[in-house]
Amino acid sequence: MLRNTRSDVVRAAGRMFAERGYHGTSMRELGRELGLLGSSLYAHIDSKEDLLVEVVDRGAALFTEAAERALAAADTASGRLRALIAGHIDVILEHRDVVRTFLNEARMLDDAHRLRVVAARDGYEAQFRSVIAAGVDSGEFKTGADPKLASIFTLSVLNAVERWYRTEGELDRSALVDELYRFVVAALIA
Amino acid sequence: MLRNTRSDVVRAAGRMFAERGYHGTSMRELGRELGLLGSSLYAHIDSKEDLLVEVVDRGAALFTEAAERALAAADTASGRLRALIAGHIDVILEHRDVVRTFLNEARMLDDAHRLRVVAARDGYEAQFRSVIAAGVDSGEFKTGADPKLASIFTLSVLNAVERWYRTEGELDRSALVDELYRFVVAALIA
DNA sequence: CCTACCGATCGGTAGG
DNA sequence: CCTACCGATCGGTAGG
Repeated sequence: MLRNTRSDVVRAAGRMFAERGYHGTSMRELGRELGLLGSSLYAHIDSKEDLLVEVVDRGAALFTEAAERALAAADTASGRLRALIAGHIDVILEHRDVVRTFLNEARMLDDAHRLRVVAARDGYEAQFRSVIAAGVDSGEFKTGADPKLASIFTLSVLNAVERWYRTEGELDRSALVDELYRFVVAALIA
Repeated sequence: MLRNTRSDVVRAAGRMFAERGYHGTSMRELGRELGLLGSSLYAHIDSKEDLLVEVVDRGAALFTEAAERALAAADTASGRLRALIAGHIDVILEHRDVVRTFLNEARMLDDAHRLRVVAARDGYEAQFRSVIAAGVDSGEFKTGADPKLASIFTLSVLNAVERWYRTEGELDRSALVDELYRFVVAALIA
């Protein structure tokens, strides 16, 4: 039985916040998950909200970094859109608890922290929007497509994957990305 | 200052559960919203969870009934799909608090109640699926489209409207429905 | 719907 | 990371 690190605590918090929600998780339950008392958690952190801030910030960072890598790896608009989609799905499937907490519990943050997260999310969405706008300008996507709405709809479909996709199912990750890309791009090309 | 009815209590609960989450709402806060003490709520209900059950069940019923009306009002696959989409958006925009609680807080229900809600949601999704499948069979939609995945993607875009759409914005309801329909149907026809 | 209250649990602290 | 604890708040009840 080794000692828990601060990062163990954050990871377990992400798991529990994802499953039961922030307000549905008590410090004593979180401690039990790690084999210690609720009060012992305060050797690692200052407050419960610190844990939420840390998990949610990590979610924002994961998506932001994935977008950077995606945009560096492709140069056509459709190639970049596909890379953005693949990167988004990678983040969801590899950091599911963090993502669930990011998507569903960020609204429980106090104003200052929540606004910071909203800004990060807006910046991420803007990456999708400008890739779509570039594709419209270059003629790769159809004229008259609304990049703002298209990026909202695209992220709607992508984020929902957290809610329904099962790794154990018959649809594997690359097939999922294919289907998502085809669904999204159809509206941009049709 | 008239007396509150049970339905006032349920409505206020829907509002607060939507905003702060089920576990983030205390009975005392709910009472304050209605101008009475937390303990006085128990003259109307038996438990806090009763309120969640009632709000979530109402959400399920609203969607189910909207689907029935939609399917009765159109007969082609694309007409029915459009009516399903319009009906779904009507439910979201006219019962936003109920819908938010239905979508985000149903998982806080105990097993028995949650499974009932999941069954209702699956039945609702099946309506979308069979309309899409009918359109594929009739040749209205393209051969090879996967009705199951298409219905999941469609409901993903529709449900997300709760998260981003603002009634005060420049996009009015019928334009929203138009855009949603075009986005979804593009993948089925392209 | 209020008064008066219940035991349980909450997030968190002091000191080791 | 535990012991021992804090005041505050939780969902809920009895009786009116």
